Amino acid sequence: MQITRKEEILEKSINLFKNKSYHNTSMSNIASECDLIKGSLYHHFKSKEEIGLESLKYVHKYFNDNIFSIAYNTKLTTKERMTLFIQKLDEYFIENKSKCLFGHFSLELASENDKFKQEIKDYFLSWEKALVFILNEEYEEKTSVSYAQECIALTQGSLMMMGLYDSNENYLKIGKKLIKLF
Amino acid sequence: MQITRKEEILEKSINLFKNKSYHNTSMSNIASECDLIKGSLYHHFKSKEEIGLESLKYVHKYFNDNIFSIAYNTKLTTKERMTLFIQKLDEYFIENKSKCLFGHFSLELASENDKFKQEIKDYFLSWEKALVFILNEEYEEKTSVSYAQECIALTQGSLMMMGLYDSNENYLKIGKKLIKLF
Amino acid sequence: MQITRKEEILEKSINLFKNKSYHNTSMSNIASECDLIKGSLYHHFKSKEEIGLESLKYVHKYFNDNIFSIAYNTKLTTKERMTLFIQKLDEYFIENKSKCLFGHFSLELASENDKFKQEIKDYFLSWEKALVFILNEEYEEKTSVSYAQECIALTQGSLMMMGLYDSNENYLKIGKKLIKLF
Amino acid sequence: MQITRKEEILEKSINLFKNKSYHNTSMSNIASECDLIKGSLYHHFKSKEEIGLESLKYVHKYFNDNIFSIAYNTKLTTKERMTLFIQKLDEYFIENKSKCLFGHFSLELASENDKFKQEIKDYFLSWEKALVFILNEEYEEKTSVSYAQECIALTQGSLMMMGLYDSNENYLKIGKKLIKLF
DNA sequence: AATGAATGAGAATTCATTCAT
DNA sequence: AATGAATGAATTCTCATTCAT
Repeated sequence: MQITRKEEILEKSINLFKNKSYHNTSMSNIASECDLIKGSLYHHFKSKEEIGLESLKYVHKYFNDNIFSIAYNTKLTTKERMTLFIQKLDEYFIENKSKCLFGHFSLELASENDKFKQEIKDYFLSWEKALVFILNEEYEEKTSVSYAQECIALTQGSLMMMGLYDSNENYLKIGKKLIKLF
Repeated sequence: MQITRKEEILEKSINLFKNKSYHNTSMSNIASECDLIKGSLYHHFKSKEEIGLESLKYVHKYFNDNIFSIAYNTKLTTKERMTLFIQKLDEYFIENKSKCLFGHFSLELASENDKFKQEIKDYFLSWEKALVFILNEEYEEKTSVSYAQECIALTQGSLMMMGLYDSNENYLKIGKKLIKLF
Repeated sequence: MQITRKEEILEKSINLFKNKSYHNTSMSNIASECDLIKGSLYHHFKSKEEIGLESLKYVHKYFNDNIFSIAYNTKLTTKERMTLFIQKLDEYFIENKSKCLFGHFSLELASENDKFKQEIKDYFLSWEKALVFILNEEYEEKTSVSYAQECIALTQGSLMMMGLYDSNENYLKIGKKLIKLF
Repeated sequence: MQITRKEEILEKSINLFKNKSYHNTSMSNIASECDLIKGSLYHHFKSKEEIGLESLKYVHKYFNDNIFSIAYNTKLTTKERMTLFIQKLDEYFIENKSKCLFGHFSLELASENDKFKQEIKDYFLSWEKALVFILNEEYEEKTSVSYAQECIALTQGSLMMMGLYDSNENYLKIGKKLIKLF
């Protein structure tokens, strides 16, 4: 479970990006969080944009490996998969009090930077595909897609509200609604 | 319907903030959009932060006057009010292709700046109160609040997705769901 | 004893200059102290430099009329004149807790601006001449000049220390020494 | 005797501060004096204020090491120490035509900035203590303190006059008076 | 006399990035 | 891999001044 220096920088960066936004996070901020000096970051990444893009890929990979993959684990029943899926998301967003880097970058960067936009779309599509894969076993394609998209939008909107208010009550309803579909 | 210089600056700023984010919009950007030089902005606003906060107040006032107020117009039936409410929101978010300044600032600024956070919370509470006021006529308080919050979160999440994909299909379902409640 | 608007501006400016220095006092600072807006100052003075120079002349005139003139009042005895002279200076520098504009401008501006330098030299020469005029009645020219110059330097140095420490003990000794000369 | 880059910047800054005043010396002025660009200064100092404060500390240290320390050198007789002390001050203020940074900052900054005020007080107290240490061997405490304070005030006042007139005659008398005390 | 709006220059500071060591 | 020094452009903001009203 050895974490490389590069990964460490990414994790610190991701945290800063989620709390300070991308443009308000400077290379200095990142460096001092990593106990490095500014210039040293360029040994690992060639630009701030690269750190931003790698951050997205790093988080996307985490979701692929730990959450989205659950949907395709055919050793479990449909309902078990959905339950586990929801539980893992709750762990990430509630227990770790983690925000969604993709949501943040989506509003801040998507309309100005196509590379970021593409990474963000990829992530949300992975999420949607995973949900659709589970739902398909009970519903027809179009309905599944519709439910999945609503679930994702509702999650993002609820995370936004959770950042403002201290209640996660609303967020938690999303999981219950999904479970009821089975 | 005379628009003052101050309002003109706010409107240009709001547009920039929605498309470039707050931190990536410079006073220079705003000035050149207004055919002014940088320093002249400080004749009207004492800081960039003030422009940001005034922008939020300006949009909040617009929503109060033109959309949220509909909820309290007791000359209309409950269903008429809800229909009009939705229609006005659609006009704002779809026809004008306008993004939601509050959603953007929420993710970019709320966790670092309490003044912004408060303005944003105020706005979402106004929205919620308006919806609850209509829903209360058919449902009990707790249910109304729950529907209202879900509607707002879903709207914000859908707007986020609309910024990424070109489809507004999902956003439009929100209105239909609300109407069905009556 | 009507005070004109121009004089009011000068008095507020002098106060600011003494406490914030010349370069750190802006036309804005002066204006807001006078309940005016920046631009209005230019109705009375054509530049900040003019305010600075007029401030010096204004204070110099005050000293000429109220303090230095005492030296030449031959209705009083030598000792009476010296005593009154000292008393008036004490009133100005101690009771009014007033600093010396000329001392401040001397260190801040004399080496960069000849107009200021000249006004400052004029003032200190007036002071010196007044003291010499009294001392001459008891001492020969060279000695009188020497005593006068020492007295002025000591006063300025003591005022500097009074600005740093709360004690005016040292300043007060200057007067006693002068009196003892008679 | 290697001089570091930081020290070089301080020395250039001190010169500018003494001749142009603190507020009239810009970071640009300092940078161009050091053949650097503005921003590079921030690699060495975190703000202009820090340069100002470090300048004071740098000069204070010079005085401690080269002048004030003489007072405590018990290998010399009292009179020798006083003579050397005066000679070193003359070297600094006359031969090098150097002004007194502390005097300048005292009038310009002490009443608005407590950090500067403290550094300035520290310096003048070091000076006073050194003089008092010598004088104590001949006079009782109270008298020594009184002489020391008068000497410092007179020196500062005379330096002020030396900036205005070309004569240093008056300044030089201070030394002679001190020597006569032994 | 005074105002409000604007200007252009310049203030201090921070930015992402580079490079020799 | 990491550092320290430097760069040039850009940041927010303030400056003294002007001018039409």
